[in-house]
This record gives sequence, C-alpha cells and structure tokens, in this order.
Amino acid sequence: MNRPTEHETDLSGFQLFNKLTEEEFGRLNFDKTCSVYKKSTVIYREGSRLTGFYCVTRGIVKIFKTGIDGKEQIIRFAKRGEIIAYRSLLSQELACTTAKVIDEAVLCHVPYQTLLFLIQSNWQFSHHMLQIVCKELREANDYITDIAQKTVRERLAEVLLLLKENFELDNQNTLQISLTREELANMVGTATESVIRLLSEFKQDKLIELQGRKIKYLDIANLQRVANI
Amino acid sequence: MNRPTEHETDLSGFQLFNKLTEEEFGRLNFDKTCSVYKKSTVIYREGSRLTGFYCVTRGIVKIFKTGIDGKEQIIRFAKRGEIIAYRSLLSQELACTTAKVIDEAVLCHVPYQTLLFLIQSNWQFSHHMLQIVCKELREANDYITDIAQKTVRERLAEVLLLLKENFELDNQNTLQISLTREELANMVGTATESVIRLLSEFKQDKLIELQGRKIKYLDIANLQRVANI
DNA sequence: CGAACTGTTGAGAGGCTTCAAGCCTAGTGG
DNA sequence: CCACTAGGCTTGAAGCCTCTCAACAGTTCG
Repeated sequence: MNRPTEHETDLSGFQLFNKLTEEEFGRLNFDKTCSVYKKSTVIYREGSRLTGFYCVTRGIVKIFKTGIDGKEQIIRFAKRGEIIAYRSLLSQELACTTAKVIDEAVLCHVPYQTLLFLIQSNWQFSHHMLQIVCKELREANDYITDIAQKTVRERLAEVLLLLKENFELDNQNTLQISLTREELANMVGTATESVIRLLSEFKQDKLIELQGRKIKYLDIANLQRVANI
Repeated sequence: MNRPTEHETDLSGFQLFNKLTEEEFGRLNFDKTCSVYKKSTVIYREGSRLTGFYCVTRGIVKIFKTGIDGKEQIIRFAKRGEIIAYRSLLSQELACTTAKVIDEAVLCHVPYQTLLFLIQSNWQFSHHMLQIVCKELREANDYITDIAQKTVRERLAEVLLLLKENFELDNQNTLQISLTREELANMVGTATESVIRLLSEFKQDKLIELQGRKIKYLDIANLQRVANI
C-alpha cells in the first residue's frame, strides 16, 4: 500500500478546522493517521466500535446501512473535505452504518480523545461540528419526505440531480462518479431492475445519455420536472 | 390564554442544561419566555425565520414537512424535556419544518443569542447539543432505511411500537397520545385508507384493540414480528 | 475458459393508491 | 333541544406502479 502524498495528509482545507489555534491544529496533525485505502475496502462495519473519526482527503466512500435481507440502503457518499464516522462516535454508540471505499481513497483517522480535546478547547470547533450534523439532519429529513411521498421515477431523477450537485462533471456534462445500477437502486430505495428500466426511459426521453456506468446529462430542466422539484 | 405553572417554566429537568453553571442557568432563565399554546396552534411555519429554539415542558408538538400536494410528512413528535427548532437555528437557515401543537403545550422560547452564549461559554453544553442532534440523525437514517425497504404493513407496526416507546401507556396498555388516522398515515408515509385497512387487520389479528383514536396493545411480541424487527 | 458479477428484458403477481360513496361524531347555530 | 354541517372514518372497486422471478447477454478477472 503506497503512502499518501503531502497534499493528501493536509487538513488545513477543512472548514471544520479553520478556527483552530496553531497549537490545536498541531495537536490534530500529531494525533492523526493517514492511509490509502483501495477500492472495496471496508473502513468500518455496522456494529463495530469506533476509535475515532475519519477525514476524507481523496476518493469516495459509500456510507450505508444494511436492511432487510442484507439489502443496502445508501445514506450518503463522502468525498474530499468531508468527515465520516463522527455521528456514532459522538453518541458513543457502536457504528450503525458501514463505510466502504468505492474510489481509491485517503483517509486521516483522528482519535476520539483528540475530538474531545477539540470540543473542550475550542467552542468554534464545536459550533462547526454542530452545523455539519445539522446539515446532514436536514438532508435526512428531506430525504424521508421524498422517499415517503414520491414515486420511484421521481426519486431516481432527483438522485441523478443530487449526484450532479455533489460530484464533478467533465466538460461533456458526464458524471465523474461511477456507480453500479444496484448502487443507484440502493440510493433510491428500489429494485435494480426498476432503475435499469427507468434509466433507459430517461435515455429515450433524451434526458440523459448512457455509456456503461457513465451518465451524461442532456436536459436538466426536464429532469427537474420529472423529479417534481 | 392562561399562564404556565411554576413547574412548566422550570428547565432544570432538561438533560441539556444540567452542566450549566448557576450563572449560565440564571441567564437562560432570564432570557427565556414561556407560554401556553392551545391545540392546533402553529409555533413556526416552514420557511419562516426563527428567533430562537423552544423547550417543551408540557403537551405534544408535531413536527412535519409539507411535501407533494401539501401532504404532511411527520418527522417527529416533541414532548416534555425535548427541544424543537434548534436544527434550522443552528444552521442559520429558514425553518424547513412546521411545528403544530396537538396536545395543549407549554413552550419556553430561548433566543438565538442565548444559545450562542451557551455554546461559547460551556463546552459541555455544546457536547450535549451535539449528542442530541446525533441521536436525531441516527433515528432519521434508520427511518430512511425502513421506509425505503419495508412494506406499509411493516412500517405501520413499527410506528405503533415506536409510539409505545415514546409516549405513555395507561394501566390498560392504552396509548395516551391521540392521533388521527391521517396523522398515522403521514408518519408511515402512506394513504389514510391504507392505515385504516391495516389497523383493522391488526385488530382482527388480535394485535391491538381500537376505540376511536385510542389504541390498546394486546400482543406486542407479534406486533414486533409483523414489524420485522 | 469458466466463474462471478453486472446489466437487460419479459411476464406475472400483488401491494397500494385513488376515486367514490356513505357513515359517524362532534360542534354550531337557530 | 335539535337539525345541520364539517371533518374524520370506513369500505369497495378498479387499476397501476413496482417487485419478484427467471432467463440470458456482456464483462471482468483469475
């Protein structure tokens, strides 16, 4: 396993840490451990005890819960600049989600003790942290409403738009995150076959173009209409 | 509108405040404003600007989002000891839910400035706050998984069990919170008619007994089986 | 080259929603 | 005191959206 680059161990770009004193930031850097994780590596598993949280500095991590019959429900994807595992850590519970690498990633592990130190030492850090959790909570509540009230078709369109907002597009309007049909289904909360059928309908309707797992956006306005936003 | 009783303005029972110094608690008490709210009163509405958060010291408040065609999605109910409106406040966003009284309530309004003061002044307060939000986030994530993967029948059974955990039962095992069929539907994320049909099936199966809006639990073990927990 | 996984398409079944009609209860005003 | 109205509750019927099962094509990888 190769070592992370300098840039990939640098946490100074994280909003969360931008109000730390030099001393606090020093302690953070001293305590952290950064490693490269290959695709498909499980960072932590549902039910395991966490020793700290992770800062994502490269790659993409999928966060999901295991439901009925082992079916995954994807909660979110974390990319550079985001943190994972903090929720269960702060609650001092066992992990209630699993985190799996889907694009080779670099993660910096920050021990629980360090987190506690920062909370005690710097109110602005706590405040930032509160805002991060609150944002995630709003998104979760929004998603509950969607999933409870919208059709699968609407939800899929919305998920596509969400992906567009959260991940890079190349200059051809093609999404740079590569998901399987099953993963899309596990975001939307539906069957894989339904996703396949709907995607090809979207393609027929000239909303998107498909090439394997690559999704190219052709008509965002109408996609929003389908999503019923 | 009558005045709240002494007991109804007392915030010392709130976990959230139990690490405050005498001085901080004094400031909280000085800044707060407690009032009685009649059934059906809207405390705040989606899209409105919040000036503080509220501590519930009596009654029950329904928190919901308005989705497609004005259909409510109930996010949670808040009762004595819980706080509401804090999420949007901390994010400094407009309210993304509406709060409506369903059982005559007493709420104590705490201004945003006081919240900020407490966050700055007492790290244990921030830490408590973080734990509250994290707990709610876990519940939201759990609910997403349920709603995405379970049938309406399973979800209704689960909601009934959830209500049993969160609200009082009398000595006859009858739930002391009174909800309309529509409200149950808006928790489960289904049509009112479906709730009605399923409730009478549960009744036929001797899982519950119904008397108007009163729900009496007869066979919790089997209700859990139906909920697929 | 086979194994394993992913993607695709079709058919059939069934869970839920929607629409419609009627009942019941509680609160209101004459 | 009683008819009246409104809102909640209930039931039935029709239909559709979505899931499941099954078969098969394509891809990747050891």
